[in-house]
Amino acid sequence: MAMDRDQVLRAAAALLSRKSTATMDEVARAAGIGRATLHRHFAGRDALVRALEEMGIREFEVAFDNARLGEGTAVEALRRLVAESEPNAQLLAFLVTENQLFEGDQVHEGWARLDARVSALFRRGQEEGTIRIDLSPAWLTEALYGLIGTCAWAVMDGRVAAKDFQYMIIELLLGGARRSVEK
Amino acid sequence: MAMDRDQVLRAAAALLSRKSTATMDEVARAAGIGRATLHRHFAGRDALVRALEEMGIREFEVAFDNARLGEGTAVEALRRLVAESEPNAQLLAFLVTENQLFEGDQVHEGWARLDARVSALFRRGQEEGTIRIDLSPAWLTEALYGLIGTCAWAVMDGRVAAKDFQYMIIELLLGGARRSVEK
DNA sequence: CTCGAATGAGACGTCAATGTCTCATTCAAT
DNA sequence: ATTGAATGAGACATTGACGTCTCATTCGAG
Repeated sequence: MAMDRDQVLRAAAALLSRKSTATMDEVARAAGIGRATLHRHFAGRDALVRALEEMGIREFEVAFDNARLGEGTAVEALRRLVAESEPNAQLLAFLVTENQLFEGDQVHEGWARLDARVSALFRRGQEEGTIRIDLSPAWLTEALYGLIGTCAWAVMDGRVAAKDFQYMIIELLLGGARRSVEK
Repeated sequence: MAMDRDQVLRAAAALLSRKSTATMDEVARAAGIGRATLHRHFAGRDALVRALEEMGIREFEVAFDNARLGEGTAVEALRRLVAESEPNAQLLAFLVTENQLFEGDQVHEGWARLDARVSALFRRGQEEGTIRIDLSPAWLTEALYGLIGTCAWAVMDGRVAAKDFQYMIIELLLGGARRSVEK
């Protein structure tokens, strides 16, 4: 039943994304390993969450790379970004709320890098003239994370169909809820 | 140093909205009362959270009433709704993530009532022709909650100015991030 | 002022989760 | 087949928060 560290991490991510208060014992069982072995991989719960955070950051850096944020218009890049983020949306939701618990101190620098990339994308759109300038890039970045997390939860709860994930986020984020005569 | 139950609840809401893992002892100190007295008001932590939930639901029902969701266009009503929700945005953020922990079972019926009202508002907008019909009312409802919570956090972290709260939410939710030639 | 109720401080005991440790077993490489 | 490392199961002590209780003090109504 040997699993390498990465497999354990992914199992933990899957469980904790659904039940963020899961016990170390539950995490171990979910990964199909003993609690002792879990502790051999990760010194403690903090270390596990930290490792999850680093995995999440890695995943999203890859997703951002795959989305080729620099190519095409910012709007096109944003669509690709949401599409690439979908597989890790639940993990993002978990990490965002988990980060919310930290006392401001010691937020992982990786988030700052990711924030900067998303923020730069929105700013590029503003310079292109395709993104509104009255909504700050910082807010748009937060809103994007928020919508991804909210939609991930809504899908888990069955309030939104999984197949609509990308559409619901992108359309709301870009176009808004208002129906305009001319789009 | 006597505080009535409602004052204690509000103090607890203020603290727990910022630090959702705060101890019963911290809650008591934040309310300026002893831990024993806190337990005299609320049997335990669960009871406290439950009471907070009920207070939040009451507050939002009042907010919804004040927003007069039935009057004017749905878009106008939505603006009023966000404005009326602002004072309780942090509490909403806390309760939403707290609800996320519950195992689907036993979600307070009050939420269903509130959801229904918001959902009906979006549906009315769709029938009026002012709200897009390709975004489901259920999703728009979730997205509204999500954006309010996200913005509340962003304000707490200083990433969004408090004075922009209503504008950022309403403009993003209604108009979206894309800059259109004709608005 | 008097008396009874409410409060604050703190001392418990309880409990769940954590982290450490041991030991028998399993597995893989040789 | 042998051997050494890794694992799983469980025992154990520790920790932090919880909930209960007591008691001296305070507050307020009369």
